[in-house]
Amino acid sequence: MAKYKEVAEAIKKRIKEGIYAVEERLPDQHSLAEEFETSRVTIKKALDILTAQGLVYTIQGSGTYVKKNALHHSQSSIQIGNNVGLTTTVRDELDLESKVLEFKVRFPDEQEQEVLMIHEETPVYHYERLRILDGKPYSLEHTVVPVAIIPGITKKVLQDSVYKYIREELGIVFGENRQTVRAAQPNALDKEYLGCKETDPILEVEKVMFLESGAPFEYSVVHHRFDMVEMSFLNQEFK
Amino acid sequence: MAKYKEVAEAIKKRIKEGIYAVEERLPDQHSLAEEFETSRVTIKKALDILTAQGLVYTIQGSGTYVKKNALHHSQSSIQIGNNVGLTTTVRDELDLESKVLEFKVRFPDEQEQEVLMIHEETPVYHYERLRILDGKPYSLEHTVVPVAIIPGITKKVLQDSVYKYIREELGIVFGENRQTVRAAQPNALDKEYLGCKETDPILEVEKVMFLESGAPFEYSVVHHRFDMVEMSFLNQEFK
DNA sequence: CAGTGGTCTAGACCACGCA
DNA sequence: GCGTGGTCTAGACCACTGA
Repeated sequence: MAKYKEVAEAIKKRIKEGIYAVEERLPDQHSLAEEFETSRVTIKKALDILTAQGLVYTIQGSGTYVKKNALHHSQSSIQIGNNVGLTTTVRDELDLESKVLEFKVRFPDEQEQEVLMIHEETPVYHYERLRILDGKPYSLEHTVVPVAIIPGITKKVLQDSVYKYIREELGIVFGENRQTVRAAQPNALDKEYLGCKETDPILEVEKVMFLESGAPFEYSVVHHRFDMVEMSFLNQEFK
Repeated sequence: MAKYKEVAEAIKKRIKEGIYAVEERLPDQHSLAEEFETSRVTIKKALDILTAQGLVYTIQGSGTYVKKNALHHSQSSIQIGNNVGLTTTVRDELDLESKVLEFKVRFPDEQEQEVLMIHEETPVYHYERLRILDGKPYSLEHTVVPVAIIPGITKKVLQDSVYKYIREELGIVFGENRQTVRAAQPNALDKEYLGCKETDPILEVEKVMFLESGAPFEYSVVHHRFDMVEMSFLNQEFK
């Protein structure tokens, strides 16, 4: 792993453990460079990552500070800025339960072939999960994954965490992901499983996940109850 | 302006003008560094910006290429990655009309005081606009702006573009912005102006814009018809 | 004015793609 | 193996903050 990512992870860990307290100033970049036995440019790059993730902020001429919201993100808010590829987020895992509604293997349709960049006869896993947060129906996930890229998915994996399985069991590193968000009217499944009334909108999130190599490995469409989820993101000035 | 931003602007301009054609390879970083009389690190940083904006992509060992969607973003899709602070986006301005429904000056309520970081007795502009795209109602905007930071707003400015006024007339440079997206049920205004039925959801976007200095200068809540807008964004691996 | 972050350079080494 | 991009260094200069 690149040094600047390692440094970013290390500093993130310290924030999580309270070694660098909220609203406090971090050591200056020169000191950090000495400590991590690297150059200031590399430290800067690591801090840029943490800034993009909303953990710290800098004031030129003054220092780098831990953001006061670094430790407690809103429970029902999905933070877009958090990079799923960098092992852990600061936020603790929520009490999220999964009920597998469907799990099968089939061939992809045309749209799936296109977004996953695969051929007509490439087998894919297809699963639908109802996600339950603190005992309340939270979202309905529809997911398609090529078998060849992520082999060995089982019902047990689906009940736990697919991403954890990919990262920890298969040792695969995530790359970027592309998401599209829209509002939509509830369909029959949403009414049945999420308890939506005719006038209860859903927040639909369509997502394509890529490996570090650039190959797409997951296509999903998730329906959220409108009153349980919002998505927020920071649009940054490039520095 | 920092050199890497200037280089990013220059290359963006070339893409826009077709000097670097779609799906074609850009000159290598070494050549670009020579041409712009700068170092390769600076070129790399400029290209990182364009990558984040979705204009180019790189393949290690091969080169940097212009994305095929660089010139035509989907009409009804709001691209989150595009940085509003860098003068122009490649996409041309759409035929977007504005009808001012309300325009007044008042004192801010508690929530506005907090997000805009101002006091109880700081005057703010408050305006509501109906945005019309190609003759069809598109969105309802509710906006609050401190008078002291962005003076001289008029109905004429509101009918044109407020951002254009801020950038070109006041010479103010934008910084980052924070957005939150959720699905919601239509309210009375949505039904009246956007023509929403009881079962037509809206996509609500709450936004706080910041100046380059870090001071917030605009708080807005925008309601979009669910069938006219979707938001997409690329979540990048930090490189 | 000292301390801190923002930017930039010139050169180096490595990993990857492609012929 | 050569050309490409990805990363890193050591040092420099500037802009800004705050005493």
